[in-house]
Amino acid sequence: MLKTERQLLILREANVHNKVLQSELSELLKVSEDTIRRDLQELAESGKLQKVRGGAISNSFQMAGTTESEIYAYTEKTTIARKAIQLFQNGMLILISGGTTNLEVARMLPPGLKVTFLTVSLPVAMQLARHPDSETLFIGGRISGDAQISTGGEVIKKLLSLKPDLCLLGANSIDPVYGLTDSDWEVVEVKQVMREVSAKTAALAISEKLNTHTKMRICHLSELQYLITERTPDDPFLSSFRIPGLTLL
Amino acid sequence: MLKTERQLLILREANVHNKVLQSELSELLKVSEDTIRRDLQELAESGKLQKVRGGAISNSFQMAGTTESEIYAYTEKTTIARKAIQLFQNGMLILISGGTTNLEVARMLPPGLKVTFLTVSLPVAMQLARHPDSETLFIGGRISGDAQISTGGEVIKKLLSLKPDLCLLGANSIDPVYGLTDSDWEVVEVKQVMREVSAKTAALAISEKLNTHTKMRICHLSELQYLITERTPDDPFLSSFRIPGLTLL
DNA sequence: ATTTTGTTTGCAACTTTATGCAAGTTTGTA
DNA sequence: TACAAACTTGCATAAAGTTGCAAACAAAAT
Repeated sequence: MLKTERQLLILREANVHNKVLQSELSELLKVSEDTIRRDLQELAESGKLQKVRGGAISNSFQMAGTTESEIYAYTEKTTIARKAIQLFQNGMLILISGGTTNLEVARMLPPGLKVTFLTVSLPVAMQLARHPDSETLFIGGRISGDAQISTGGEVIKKLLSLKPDLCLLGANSIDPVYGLTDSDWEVVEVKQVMREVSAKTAALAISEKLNTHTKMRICHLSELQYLITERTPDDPFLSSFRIPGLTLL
Repeated sequence: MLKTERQLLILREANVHNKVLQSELSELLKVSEDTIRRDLQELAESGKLQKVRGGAISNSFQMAGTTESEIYAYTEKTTIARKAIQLFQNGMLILISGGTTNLEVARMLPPGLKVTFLTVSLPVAMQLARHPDSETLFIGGRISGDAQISTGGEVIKKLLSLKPDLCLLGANSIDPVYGLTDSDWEVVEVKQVMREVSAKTAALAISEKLNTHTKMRICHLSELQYLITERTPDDPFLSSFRIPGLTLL
């Protein structure tokens, strides 16, 4: 077995599996780990992959962590925001939760839209307040540090006295079986009521959050009216979310 | 599983869900919590995310800090903030209005201070919410676009049901004859009630706002308990504010 | 054919790194 | 204040990396 031949095999393996372990390669190619180590080192020096302790990682897999400087998955979130805004009509009372996707909705509001927004998220409220034509109402309460949203009984009480036309819920995790879930109880509590009081509810989620779940349920999928992702509604990836009463956008 | 691979997965998880719990990661990745803790620490050191007790939160979810580069008259305002904070004692209920001076107070809060803050200002609330030991309550209402504070009947009603120990009013203009004045009716309305319901009220003003006045009065000087400026209390410049019942700081 | 030269490979001794565990401390919360 | 969870520190162990070297091999020169 030639050296270059071996290195090509290694490179192919790395690109298929996103990573390679030198212990596996050693066994697969019947050479010592020292040799594999030297191969990986050379491949890394010529930039073909990235050497790490115990093996190597393909260049393409790396992308996830390094490049992103702005909001994670920025383009996906703007796509979602654009779709969500299509649901808005003048005169509506719209309830919005927190999260970066909803923040993006607030940022992208077209001038001239005359709706009344209700929110529990401080960052979203700050963004909404800059809009010239819409009105923003903040539902006060105890501010939960991490999420920067109001929580607690005051919020629940206030929500129960309202009847919004539409609710936009930023999804933490969403799954066909487990439904819409979140890991922070205070947030779950508020989101549950937000959905209950609203005439219609839309869940906003980048597709990476689909088919994931955490501990506490906000609601089942059947209790939602819209699911908005960055994918087109006919994408096969969304097939398990295609249930009666739930419109995919 | 490679260390680097694991860290990339953690980073992705953090960016998808805005936060990660080390207990969940430990289970998901089948390594001890110690290892996860070390991973999070390394990722935090290289600035990829932010470590917090029990897990980490993604960088993109921060964006709380307003552009803290240029605040007008920064040094004067920090001096005022420092003095204001001296009035705080554990267990107090403190009402805070908006403005950059109050924002500076929120930013400079010492850790370990256990008080409950009430505010109507979105930026101040966002800053206060980051404090680990104090609680922040936001009084909801219609958000007035320019000042980013809640206004209107809802706020007044809520304020009247409270009895704060101390109120910090950012002063727009203050004058021995005209008293504390402001030019925005919605703001005046709220500030009047804030003062009325509070046991004690402190006005915060950089000295260039002294001896100026605008159209609408919030209260007379005699209705204030403290006046805090960046000058020392014995400064001749403050002589016209030396009246019975008003403590200069 | 054989020597020379240079590269590749595996091995051995040693160093560094990653990980889990345990003991003690800090922190958040009821 | 008390208690559990999270954090810190130190340590032991195993895996991975480093260096130097010699055998194996290949190609070029004699």
